[in-house]
Amino acid sequence: MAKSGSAPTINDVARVAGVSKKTVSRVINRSPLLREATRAKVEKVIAELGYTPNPQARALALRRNFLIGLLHDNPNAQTVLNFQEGVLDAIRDTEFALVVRPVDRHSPAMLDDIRNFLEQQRLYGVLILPPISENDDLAALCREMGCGYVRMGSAALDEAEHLVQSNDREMVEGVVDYLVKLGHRRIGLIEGPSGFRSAFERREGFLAAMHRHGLEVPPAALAQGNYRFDSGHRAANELLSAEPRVTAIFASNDEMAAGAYHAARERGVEVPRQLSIVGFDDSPIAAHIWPPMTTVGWPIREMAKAAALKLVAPDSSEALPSSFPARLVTRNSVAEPG
Amino acid sequence: MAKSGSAPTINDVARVAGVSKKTVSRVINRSPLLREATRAKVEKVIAELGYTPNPQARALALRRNFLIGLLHDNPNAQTVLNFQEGVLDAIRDTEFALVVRPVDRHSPAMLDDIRNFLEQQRLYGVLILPPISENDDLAALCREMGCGYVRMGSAALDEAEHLVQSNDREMVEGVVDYLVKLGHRRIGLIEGPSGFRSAFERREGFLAAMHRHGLEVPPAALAQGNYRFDSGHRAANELLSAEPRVTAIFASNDEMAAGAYHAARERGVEVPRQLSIVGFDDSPIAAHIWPPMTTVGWPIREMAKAAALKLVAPDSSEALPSSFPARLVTRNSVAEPG
DNA sequence: ACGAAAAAGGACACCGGTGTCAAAACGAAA
DNA sequence: TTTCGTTTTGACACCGGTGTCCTTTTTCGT
Repeated sequence: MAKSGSAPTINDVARVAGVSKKTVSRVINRSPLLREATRAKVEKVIAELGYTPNPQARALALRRNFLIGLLHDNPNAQTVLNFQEGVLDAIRDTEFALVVRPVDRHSPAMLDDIRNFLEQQRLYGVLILPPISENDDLAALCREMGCGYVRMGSAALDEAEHLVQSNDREMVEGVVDYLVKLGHRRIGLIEGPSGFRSAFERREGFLAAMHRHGLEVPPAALAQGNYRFDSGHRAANELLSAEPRVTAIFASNDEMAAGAYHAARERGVEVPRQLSIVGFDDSPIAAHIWPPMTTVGWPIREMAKAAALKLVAPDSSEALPSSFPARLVTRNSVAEPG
Repeated sequence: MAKSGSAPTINDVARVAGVSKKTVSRVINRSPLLREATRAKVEKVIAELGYTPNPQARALALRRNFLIGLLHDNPNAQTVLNFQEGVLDAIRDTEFALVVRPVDRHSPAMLDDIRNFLEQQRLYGVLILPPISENDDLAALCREMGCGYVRMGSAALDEAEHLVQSNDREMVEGVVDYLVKLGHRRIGLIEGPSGFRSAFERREGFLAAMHRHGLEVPPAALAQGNYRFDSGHRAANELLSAEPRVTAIFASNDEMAAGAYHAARERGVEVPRQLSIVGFDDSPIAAHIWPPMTTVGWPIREMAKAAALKLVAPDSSEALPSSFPARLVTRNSVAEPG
């Protein structure tokens, strides 16, 4: 019997079953070199005692643990949470657990902070969410410390082994095609912050598509934002001040698109009758704002699952895609121009 | 020197410093029975080698680890994420890490699922977010398994040791006072789902305040929701169909309040001129919807920090409050009636 | 300078698993 | 039945820390 008061150990199981602890270890690890009768006997005892292996002892002996880290600095809470759920989809019913670590992109000590974290916790590997996933120094740090990692991104940031990506650029082109087909010719872009790969991709997709349609993009049709609500508000004000006025605005994320809604409302410009607005991310606000916003959604949960599998079971995950398609979520913020 | 290729261990430090590993252990643990010279010598070697103690080995020897779990099933992503940040505020620069575990409140296997999780991971303790924090069976499970826990709640769900609470009820009374002072007499309530303590508290606060002001609450002024956007939309439609029409609606959370906005808009009822709306939670949508919503915010991040400290450092946290005040966030969705 | 008490440091077992390698059990062939 | 080659199983060291308890060193009074 186990000493009462604490959980049974492998020794307890071995003693009760009348075998060595190594044999119990073999049962736990599904070793094939075990007689069926022995396995059954040990499993019975395990069930009776309610034995669960101690993960810390296992981690020590195996010299690796079963903790996956999530490094993020994402302005969009829903995205982060969906990602967490996706990771859990992958690791539920395994011995892995998910450790989160929000970081501060603006802190100069960020990298040191993460280095300490990795050194202290000795994680199995980390998943890195955009925008911080675009930081190559961070990836280098993981490599240097021998910590597995997978980056989420909107472009080919790294080798396939370390990357799960969405095809933002193509999707933005699709949005422009859609707007042009409806008759829009003067389309404004609210860009994301410079230095962000996702912002760059979205901008390039936009410009490429406009060019393909033979449409001008005057400087006044480009406004800078930083992915936050207020910046979208400000940027939209700039866009709407220029004449001739744009008939549609594509914002590089939903928060900024929501800011654009406010700017339009303040100016008495009606959405979508006088101004079409398209966002990016399909965050909750897109569905809750009035009128419900047409936006681009990407399958974050599936991507998260793929990323987690890539980290913990690289073999089986080769079958999974590394690049995921975004899709247009059509709601009511787009109409034919005025 | 450490064998190259893997991190230095306590043995490496001991050998280089010319002391026993126990002495190194004492240095790490800030034992007071060390000569200053010895401590300095060892610390120098630790720094040179870049030694960090292996957390798994430590956990094994100490028979407890440094992982805090976060159990949540919260419809509001921003709340969950703020909570995570608050916990990180408390444990950053400690050896603790935060393990997240979203659960499915509607799954019949939820408790078994959590039991497995706790058994497998042997966490130091868990933090439980509402609404699942209201589940007494879950708290009982933690007790039974000898797992520390702290519940977040809007009422006295548990002993002070296991609880960090906000005073929703009083705050709702404050909202009603505010609306009444502005001249509102017919105020509708969109309730949260029955069975939720937070919903109950908010409802009771509402009824108490209305009663105190001598105001009627006819059945038609009470509508049932489930904390989700759609239910708020539906409930507001019910409220707005009854005559004489309510001049203000208090929704038990922001999502439902946003749903009420949509219902009002569809009916051509202008917010706030013809209808005042107040939400609860101060989630991002409240700031982003038009017109910006007056709502009740609670200091989730501070509460999270307090909860984490209560778990990992119960002594020092006695000084921290266990009950936190919510506050009214005044924006533009409230006006005088008519 | 000496002895006793107090302080500092070390030896060794232990936490609960896994890897290695040798011993035991088994089964088929002689 | 014995022998030999496979399977199965076990003994023991080890992963990298900490607790216990004993030895050595230091400090201090006389």
